[in-house]
Amino acid sequence: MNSDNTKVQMRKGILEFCILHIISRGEVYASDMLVELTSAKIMVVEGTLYPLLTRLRKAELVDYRWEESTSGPPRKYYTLTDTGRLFLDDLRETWGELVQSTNQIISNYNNK
Amino acid sequence: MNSDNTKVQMRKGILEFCILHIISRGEVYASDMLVELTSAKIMVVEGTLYPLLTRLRKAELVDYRWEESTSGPPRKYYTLTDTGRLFLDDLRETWGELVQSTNQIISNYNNK
DNA sequence: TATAGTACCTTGTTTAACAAAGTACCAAGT
DNA sequence: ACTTGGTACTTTGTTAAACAAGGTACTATA
Repeated sequence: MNSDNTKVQMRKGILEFCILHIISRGEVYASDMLVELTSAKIMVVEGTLYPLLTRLRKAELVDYRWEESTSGPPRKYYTLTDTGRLFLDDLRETWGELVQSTNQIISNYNNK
Repeated sequence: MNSDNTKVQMRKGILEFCILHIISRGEVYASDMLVELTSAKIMVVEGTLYPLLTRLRKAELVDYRWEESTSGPPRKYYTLTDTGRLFLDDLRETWGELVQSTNQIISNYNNK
């Protein structure tokens, strides 16, 4: 058991939250997301991101349109659906609660 | 895809962190942990907790001793090993970084 | 000798991350 | 024309973890 693996575990779900958030700010394609996640030090690889986007699409939380690129293959530009927007609001709340809950646990040093 | 499932996902890994933290404060047995996690609104069930404790034991991050109880079967009282303590320090850092990274993502509204 | 409460354990299912491969498009150099 | 490098999206197989739903076993009380 190494802490890298645990770090991976911690990120689960949060990744979904972050991606929905990035999409909520305007049309982006996968590489845009990778850049932003990487700059926030949330490591993510293609093999994780693409299947996640496909899941979000199937759940109708996001939608996309193809757009030609002058510098390579066409790109999928993602947007949030109305359902996705509601879902994101819910996740924001969940995230806040989770941070609070965790902080409550890790700040209890002497209450036992 | 419902947000309950995502909440479950978000908790992964963090749960391990919280449990190590609870154990770090002094000997506890599983039910103690359940009480504290529940009061912090981090839902966890036996089917999750026991296998997790077994994993932590196998990784030699925690140790336990049996203690008789006057009100039922004997209990396993857990303590942190030295390795566990180092690991927990590492996780504390990881958690701090993750919160920071996530906040960076969700506070970026207009930088695109 | 039931019954209730407590404590711990196990099995099977489901889900997601990831590594490592692949396909396909474009532009620039030879 | 053809190779090379960069970009973008996809897929397959493996692994790990959470959970539901069951189980075992101990104690005390009636």
